[in-house]
Amino acid sequence: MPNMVQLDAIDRAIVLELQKESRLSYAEIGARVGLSAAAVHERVKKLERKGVIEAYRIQVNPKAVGLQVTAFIAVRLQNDATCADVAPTFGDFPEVEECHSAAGDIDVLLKARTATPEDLERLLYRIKRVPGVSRTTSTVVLSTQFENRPLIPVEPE
Amino acid sequence: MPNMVQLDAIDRAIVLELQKESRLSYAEIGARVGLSAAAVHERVKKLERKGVIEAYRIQVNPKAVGLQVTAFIAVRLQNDATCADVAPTFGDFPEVEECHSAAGDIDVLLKARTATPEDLERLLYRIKRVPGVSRTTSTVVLSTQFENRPLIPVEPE
DNA sequence: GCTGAAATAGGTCATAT
DNA sequence: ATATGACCTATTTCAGC
Repeated sequence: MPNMVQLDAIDRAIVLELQKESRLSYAEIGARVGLSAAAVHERVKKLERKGVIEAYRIQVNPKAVGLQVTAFIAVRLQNDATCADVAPTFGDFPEVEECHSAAGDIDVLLKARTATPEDLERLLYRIKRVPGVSRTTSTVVLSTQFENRPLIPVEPE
Repeated sequence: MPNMVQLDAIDRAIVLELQKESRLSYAEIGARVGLSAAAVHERVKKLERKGVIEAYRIQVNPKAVGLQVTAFIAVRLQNDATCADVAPTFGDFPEVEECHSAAGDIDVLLKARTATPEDLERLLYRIKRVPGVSRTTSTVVLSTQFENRPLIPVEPE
């Protein structure tokens, strides 16, 4: 499969642990998976080189930093526009956290966060004016049950 | 505003830097924001205590761990069911990464990842059989332009 | 590819301003 | 609330298996 990297059971366990808590010491991870700290270190560096681990980040509580509103915005494009055309412009809006090209009667799916409903309204207005955008359909999030759950690596057959 | 924490310009800068790269040393962050390492350390601990920083995580490339398919699943519930009722069951599916309660003609919005389209089909079948679920509408992601962008903390007025 | 130990770097804490 | 310096723990590297 394209982009897929062969991971053994220990690699998968390391990836899972680091998704939950990336500041575990290599010694602690080693104790959990049955390796020395140096061996864990070597595997982690290899996972970084192979592109399995893309970045080390903090998870921020959106409400605590003033972003009270989350919305998913479905965008229909005009027939002569592609997602690749409009994505850079959507990327200029810092409120837009994700941008996907989609199949179905939607062409582009965005996830956005704003401080207030009024800010979301202004963002939608700006999105509608992006060249190539035909129309938008928004779904406002009322509450979030869970988000940012760890990905479970697939076992190779 | 509820849950909102007052952050000054330095706190916002620290949160932004750590979202991009959480393994920066406190000394390096201090150099960027104009503080000593110990002062940065104290602010970071305070941000953790206040719940602004929820976790330290790695960002994993889904394709590299075998998750080739991403989909957003819109769920309509029966009138006697709430998102809080069904969310725990959705949480039992490890493929479901996010679960939001939504306004509009959708009641619950899920983001899910599977290895193959066939696995997505099986997941949808299981979701449809969850008590309280009326119907589902799926949007399959063809390509992702960007994801996991940092949240820009809002300046208090 | 793993281990164990040595060297380096960073995190932490007490004290002072 | 921040700075300094001493201490301590983790990371990193490397020789040997």
